[in-house]
Amino acid sequence: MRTLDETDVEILRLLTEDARRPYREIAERVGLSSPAVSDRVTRLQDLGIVRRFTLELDRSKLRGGVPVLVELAVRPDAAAEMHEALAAADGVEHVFVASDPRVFFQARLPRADVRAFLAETFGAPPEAIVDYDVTVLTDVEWTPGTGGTDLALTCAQCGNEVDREGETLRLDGERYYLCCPSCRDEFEARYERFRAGAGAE
Amino acid sequence: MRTLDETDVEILRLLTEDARRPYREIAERVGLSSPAVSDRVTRLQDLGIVRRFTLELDRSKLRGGVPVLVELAVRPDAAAEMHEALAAADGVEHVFVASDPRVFFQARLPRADVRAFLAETFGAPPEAIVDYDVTVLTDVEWTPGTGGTDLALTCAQCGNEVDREGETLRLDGERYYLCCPSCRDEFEARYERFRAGAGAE
DNA sequence: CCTGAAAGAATTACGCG
DNA sequence: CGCGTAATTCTTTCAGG
Repeated sequence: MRTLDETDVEILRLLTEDARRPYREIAERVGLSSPAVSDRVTRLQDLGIVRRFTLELDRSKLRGGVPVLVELAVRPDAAAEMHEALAAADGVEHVFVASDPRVFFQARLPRADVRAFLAETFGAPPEAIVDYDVTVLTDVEWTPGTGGTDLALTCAQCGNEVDREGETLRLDGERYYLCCPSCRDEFEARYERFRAGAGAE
Repeated sequence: MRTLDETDVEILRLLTEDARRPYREIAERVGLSSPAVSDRVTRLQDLGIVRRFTLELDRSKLRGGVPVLVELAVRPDAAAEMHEALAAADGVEHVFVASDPRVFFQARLPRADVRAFLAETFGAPPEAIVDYDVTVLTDVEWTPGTGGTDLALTCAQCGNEVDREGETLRLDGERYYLCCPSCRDEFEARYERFRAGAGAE
């Protein structure tokens, strides 16, 4: 799989800012032609990095409900199924599955009636739920990665962020991004060992 | 301020599904012309309901960091400033401000080093933070409102959802949405009282 | 990845109820 | 004021290199 380059990251940044921006305008900014931008976007979608073009809505204007953050202590085996049910449930905006058997979700519910919501979503009584805790929210913010380094490349060697001082390496037609010369050298050496062991291609 | 109608909601649904969908295609589906759709979208933006056209990204593919949910107990007066600092910080995806003096945020951090992150974001030691608690996440999902009733109108009288059986009322050129005849009657009566008391306009 | 032509979409101007 | 139609302008897509 090909790695992303800085141009891809810039395209992502520009589209995150305004997903309806013409490809021609993006092309101008990144120094490519519009067909090239179009191709890259298609590739970013194929790679699953871009899941979809969508809207950022102010849900407080659409839904009268009270925003809540709910922490569920769940039966260890039930986390996956709860995740799905929650994602499909009405009013739920975010689902976070913890590494311990807990699931968090943020939602807007009529009258903050979490008990009723859980009963409706998981059946009554919801057997997979051991315990739950509700926090009423006054502010819910989603911060799409538009600012600076938020959409950054990660170093192929150490996983740290690759900034403008980073280096790029081309091996067998693939581009790799490295955060510093020492990572580049290590990576190159590792790559050579890999090649020697497994053969080219 | 004008209320939304079902057509607006359908437009929002279609754009949430694919924000780059041609207005002409949307127009066909909702039975309008493309300029009409364009006008409505502009209005939805002006009303602040559509914040922006953006991308839904698979951030796990872009950022190597560990996803965490952090609960901060903060000094009561500090919540607003923390909110801002967090929203601007690198790797932070969501910020939730509670009605009690707590702030939650979800982020992807290198090596899940929350202590370092907090020091960097709020200064060391971070005085506004009384305590904090970190949960490592295995799954982070954002559920854009595309499914069924998620993007629903709310009844001008009772705040409940307005579905296909709902009613619409036109008073002084404004459209109002009501979930049932009794809400419509109550709302109309309330409106008339308001008019009588405050005068028209 | 580029260029240039063809197809397609958005925007504008204008008229209607 | 919101909508439709039609002309204009701009964008995307496609073919070929």
